[in-house]
Amino acid sequence: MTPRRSLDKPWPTEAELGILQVLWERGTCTVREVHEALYGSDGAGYTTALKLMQIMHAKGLVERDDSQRAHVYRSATNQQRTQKRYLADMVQRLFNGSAPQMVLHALGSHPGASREELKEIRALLNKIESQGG
Amino acid sequence: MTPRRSLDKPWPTEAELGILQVLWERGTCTVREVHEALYGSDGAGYTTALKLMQIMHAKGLVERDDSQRAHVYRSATNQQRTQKRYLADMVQRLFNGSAPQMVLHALGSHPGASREELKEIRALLNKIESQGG
DNA sequence: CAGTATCTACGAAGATGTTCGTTTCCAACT
DNA sequence: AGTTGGAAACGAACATCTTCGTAGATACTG
Repeated sequence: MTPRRSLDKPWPTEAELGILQVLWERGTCTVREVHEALYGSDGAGYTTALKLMQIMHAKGLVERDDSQRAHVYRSATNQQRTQKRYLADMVQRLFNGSAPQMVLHALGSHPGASREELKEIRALLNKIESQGG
Repeated sequence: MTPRRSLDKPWPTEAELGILQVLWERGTCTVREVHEALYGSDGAGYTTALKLMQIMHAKGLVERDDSQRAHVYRSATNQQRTQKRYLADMVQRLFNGSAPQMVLHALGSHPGASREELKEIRALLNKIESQGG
């Protein structure tokens, strides 16, 4: 039997999510880069960002290359997977399990979709309707 | 000058959100009802639910009628407003500010829309397209 | 080589959330 | 009046997350 560690990474916390954002956007980062992108000169101190990223590494949320003095971090999970996860959770807990209900809310209160996006949504609707009908 | 308290209620925490769910569903509840609906016989104890609801009352998340011995609670904010709030936050923090992008995700990974719902979504799309186009 | 800057590591304080044990209170019953 | 059962109130333990100060290691500079 291959001993198997839990496949699901733990949920990122508030602050960790911010760091993941930066990592997704840039691909890889040192602690300093994350710190400057996220906390600038006024926000939390450097060691705070460092500590968070160390914890995230311990949790398996990020991977790192420590062959250089300044370790280089990258997210261990892609943005899509994380998005999906949060979405599912939110639909479950706030929208009584109904994704379409949430979609209505989202489109209703945050329009601003580009033509392209609207087109994609329509296409998706067609697909769903032809299948599930 | 009318002294004005902060209009924005604080964000409900994890556990508090669960309680709000029950209150939204049932309208009004005593602590006991919430406790049984949420924690049943195995989950957290009665006083835990009580304490949470007392804290929520102090925060202004719920209102209560204490004219009876068993106080009767109800949510201070309707579900819609809260949904909207979480949605906006999530779009902002996880979907780079793009609601349509989130909609795509949601429809993609959680179909299961009823005909009615699909129709509503289409109608909304039409409206958005005719306006913003 | 001494001195400075930059990095990781570590520990601990502070802040917030969750859980529960105990006490106090009140109403109903005998 | 005394007892009992269910309810609120309170305080404190416990857990988790965030923040930072300090120390030690490693490179760079004159």
